[in-house]
Order: sequence, then C-alpha cells, then structure tokens
Amino acid sequence: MCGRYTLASKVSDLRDLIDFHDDSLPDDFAARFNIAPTQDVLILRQEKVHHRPMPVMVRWGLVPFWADDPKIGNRMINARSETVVEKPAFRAALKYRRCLIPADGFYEWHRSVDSKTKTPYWIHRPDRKPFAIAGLWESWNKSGAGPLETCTILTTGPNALMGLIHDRMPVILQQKDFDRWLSAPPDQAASLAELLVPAPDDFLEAWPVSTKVNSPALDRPDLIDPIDESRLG
DNA sequence: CCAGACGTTGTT
DNA sequence: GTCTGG
DNA sequence: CCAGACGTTGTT
DNA sequence: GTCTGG
Repeated sequence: MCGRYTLASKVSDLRDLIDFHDDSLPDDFAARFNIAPTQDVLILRQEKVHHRPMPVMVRWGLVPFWADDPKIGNRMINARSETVVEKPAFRAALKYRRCLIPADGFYEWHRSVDSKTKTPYWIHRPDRKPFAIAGLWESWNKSGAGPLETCTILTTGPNALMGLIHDRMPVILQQKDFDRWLSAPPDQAASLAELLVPAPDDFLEAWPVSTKVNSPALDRPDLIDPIDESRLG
C-alpha cells in the first residue's frame, strides 16, 4: 500500500519527468518529506484545451461524488488496481478522471516476524529523481461550500525489492505511458489495466529510516536519512 | 419495490 | 450514481 | 500510513 | 476495538 510519501524535487526535475502546462510553480515548490493522507497534494491532470498535464493541489483521500459524508475519503487513500475497474467508489474516476501524482520517494513499514516492531523504509530511485504514481481524482459538491477535489493512489502487488518489505506498492507509471494514462477515452479505460503493474525490479532502492516519520505532524529533510548502512536494491 | 452499501490494510 | 440484498 | 481519540445512559 | 484526523 502507500500511505506516506515525499516530494522534494526541484521543479526543473519535475518538468524533465512530465511536460506539464503551467509554469507557475516556484523552484522551491513545497519540499515535502512526510506527505500524509488528508493533506493537499500536487497532482497533474489532463488540461483539455492544451492537451497537456496541468498541476493542481487536491486533498489526498478520494471522496466519491455520490458520498453523503466526506469523511469516507479518510479510508480511500488507495485503490487496488486489480479491482478498480468495477469498484463503485472508483470506476467512474478511472474512466474520466485519471491523474499523475509526482513523488520522489514513499514510505512503507516493514513488520518484524513477531509483528512487534515496524520499521519504516524510504523507497526511492537510486538517482533520487522524481517518478509518477498513477492516481484518480474526484470532485465532491455536496457541501454547499464549493467543490472538494480529492485523489487516490493506485496500488499493485510488490516487485522483487518491495516484496522484502511489504506486499503492496504504488503503481509507478513509465514515462512513455503518461500520455496514454491521461488521455485514453472513457470506453478504453479498462484496457489501462495493463499499465497497472509493479515497477521493474531495478527501478527503486530502499533503506530504513527513523520512526520519527511515523508522526504525520513531522516534516523535515532528515526523515529520509538512513539509520544504518543497510540498503535494499 | 426500497434500503443500504459503496474501501483498503492488517490483524486476529 | 449504481448495484446488491431483502 | 500512524497517532490519537473515543461519551452517555444506565447500571455496577 | 474502531474511527477520525493529519
């Protein structure tokens, strides 16, 4: 699964990854080392006029448009790619409202065999450059206080590296697939399932970090510092 | 027909 | 909104 | 994901 | 134990 991630990359590196339309992001754009559910996160969704990805901030935790209570979003932080096509909460968004969620790392907690301790790992590219997670977004309009825009992260099974830590991982899209993911017409959304697979085994590396990251209130650069010499991948 | 759910994860 | 269950 | 809160009436 | 909040 994916319930915490980082995005501290330079805008120029983000732009190398994704050819997005707006250039209004400052170069120090919100370096974040502990992005947690319910917080506003950067997503890129297709911009109709220019046919290019457009950056927008939305709340992490998808609230289906038909929901009566937006609190449901607290548990809709991930969507299983194996079932996303049919699940009522996600299927409309899969057809009409897909997005890219940029990140340069994410956290997973490895449970010891006796299940007594949980060690967080920071998982990232060896060159620490950003990558794009497959996401869905939604707009909820029942509050009377203007639309609430939200998103969720698609998950899939683990690759070889992630299998050492956890049994799920976020779907990381390859650059060549970005346009198809964002632009496929609604009646072809189901075929996008072929993109929702684990990242190549050598795409990421991982190292253990301090349990300071457990608290969503902490957001500091040292959260990604390795706590020892061990490294996976 | 109407009422009620609609989700993921991990743990027991 | 749409499907399942009663 | 983890942290932190959890509640009202009647009965023990 | 389970839900809410970040």
